[in-house]
Amino acid sequence: MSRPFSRVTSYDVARLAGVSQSAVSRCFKPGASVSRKMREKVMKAANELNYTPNAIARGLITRRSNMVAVVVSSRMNFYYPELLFQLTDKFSDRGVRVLLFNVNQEEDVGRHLSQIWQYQADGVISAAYLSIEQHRRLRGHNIPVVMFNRYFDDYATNSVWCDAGTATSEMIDHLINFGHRRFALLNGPEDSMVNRERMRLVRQALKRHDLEPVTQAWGNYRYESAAVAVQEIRNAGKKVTAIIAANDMMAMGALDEIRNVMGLSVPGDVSVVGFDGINAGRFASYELTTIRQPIRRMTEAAVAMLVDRMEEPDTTDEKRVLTGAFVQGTSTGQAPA
Amino acid sequence: MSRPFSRVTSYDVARLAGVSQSAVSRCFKPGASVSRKMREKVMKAANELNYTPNAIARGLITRRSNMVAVVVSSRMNFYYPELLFQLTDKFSDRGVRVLLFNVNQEEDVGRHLSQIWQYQADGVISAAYLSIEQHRRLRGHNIPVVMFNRYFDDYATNSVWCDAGTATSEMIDHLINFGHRRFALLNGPEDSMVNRERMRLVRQALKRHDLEPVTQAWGNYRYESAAVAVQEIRNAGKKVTAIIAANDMMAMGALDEIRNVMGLSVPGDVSVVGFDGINAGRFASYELTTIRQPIRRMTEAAVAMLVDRMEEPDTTDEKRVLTGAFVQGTSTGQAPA
DNA sequence: CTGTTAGCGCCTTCAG
DNA sequence: CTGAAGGCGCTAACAG
Repeated sequence: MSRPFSRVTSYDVARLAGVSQSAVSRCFKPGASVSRKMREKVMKAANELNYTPNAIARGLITRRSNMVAVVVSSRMNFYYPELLFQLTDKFSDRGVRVLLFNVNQEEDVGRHLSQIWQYQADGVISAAYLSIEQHRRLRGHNIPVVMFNRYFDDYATNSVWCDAGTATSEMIDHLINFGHRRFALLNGPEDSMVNRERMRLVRQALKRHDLEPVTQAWGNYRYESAAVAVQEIRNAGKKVTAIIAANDMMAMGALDEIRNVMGLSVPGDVSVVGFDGINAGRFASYELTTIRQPIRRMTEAAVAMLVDRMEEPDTTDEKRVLTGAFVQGTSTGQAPA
Repeated sequence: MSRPFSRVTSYDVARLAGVSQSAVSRCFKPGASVSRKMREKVMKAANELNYTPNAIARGLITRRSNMVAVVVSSRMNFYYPELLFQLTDKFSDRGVRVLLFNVNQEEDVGRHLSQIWQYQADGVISAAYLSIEQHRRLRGHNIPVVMFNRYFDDYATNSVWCDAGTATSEMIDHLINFGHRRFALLNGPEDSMVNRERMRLVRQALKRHDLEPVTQAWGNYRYESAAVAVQEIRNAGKKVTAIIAANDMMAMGALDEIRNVMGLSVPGDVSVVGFDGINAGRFASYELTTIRQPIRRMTEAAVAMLVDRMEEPDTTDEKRVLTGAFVQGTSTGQAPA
């Protein structure tokens, strides 16, 4: 079986099978009309030569690469290691390959964008920040885009979004019922749309109880950043009974700082909540009260939307909004007297 | 600026610039010899039309797609969310795009493999299990392969491997010095090469002290699987003062089960160690004693090796072995009397 | 340095 | 149903 595998073309197969090249091509096209006999002859020759069609060459003529670009930011992936995998699996099921782009910094996006069209990606899913201008450039190349966990206020796009409004109200009610009145906010990065939205919802929910945060601090979404922030909150000198973090990772960092460094009890002295519903938040050392994003549903929606638009480019823009769920853990409890 | 962006070819640019098509091609080729004037004319036209070369068409003729396939298993990525990103970034720096393949189950590999050559990937990095036969098929298509954290005993390959031998000895010595003599092993999946190697090293190190594990249990590398395993270890009825887990995630699960469910103290009653050096292991609730893999160095090595072989296909096979580092946390301490 | 000429491997009319 | 012919967009000799 030590045949020369590589660079076998449809011509080679055609020659061996004694048919035309186009016949070979047809045999490898799903819905083609080929006689039984022809198909057998061709397949036999193809197997013998170990032939597989060249998807690149095919893409050149069909104008479909069957590749999509998935743009993620390392920041995001840190919290959803599975997000990227779910996307990949779902695309794979639909016969679409994933070209991965990772943006660490703002500037990266531009560099990557041109690659996206140079490589003829049929579509883009962006879970990283994209400016309207950048979005428009993709559109200009007739590449459909679906934004994941982001959208523009004043510019129509396809997007998948998680609405945490109701869940946030529930969360605040839950804390209020436990007697909490003095809240601190642990904000995420200002440039994060998700952060801004979450903090807005929290403030809004507090307002309904005629409350507002007594103090706040900022982190960068990472575990480590919460320690400093918690100290800042303490140093502000206002009594606080509950800390609301913009994501689970910081909530966990806060919880550890409070318990292990400050020597206080959670939730005895302070309650802590987060957002996201990451796996680690359910570890027994944390059991975080949080708001969980339906990641699976969201990836399904994103993939379906993009594939639709790859097949039917004129499909109108759509924003699909799934709802987050309030999850009660043991990081929240009765407010101290 | 509402020009028709899409499907601008080098011919369009050539026509507008009043030059030949090949001249345009040259202007977009890095080391080409083009006169100043020509380049200016062409670039002006290209900008005006918003032209970028079609990388797919280029690949067809140069026989280089500038894409590599990165094959990961969801299992692996769960522990190293950053691995994939580091690879992507490093390839990106070298002008190489990443085509992502995710294998959830054994059978997936075969399906993905054919995609790898159909899409003309210039190389493959595999951090998932590959059989020798599968590896050979890739070779048959002249696609260089670098294996990440795996290799074959009796079949030469390019691979990057982490040798935890010395570090494991240190870890065992560390425990022995703390008075531990009664060890339990928390094994990972049997089909994981990394697991087998780690457990082998542990047994070997124990043997040097004329010891062997008093009992053992099995998990699947995931946090949740450790709880059951720890109960099994306890139910075995043998006194155990230290648990050695095949990876950090299970070590964390074990630690939580011991502390939060069984109500014992770590390391007061039992010491716990893991392998990997994942981020979460450093969280204040765990501070795991572990053996850290130099992930950054390993990804660098893998990318460098692959790119070398893409440029120089005859480069001989190489196995690069980096060493793991013993990291002392607070999950280990004096054995109880 | 520049233009001409062949393809890369495949799909897709169009006749037969 | 099958084969011939043209072309997707680009690069790589080869002359000039």
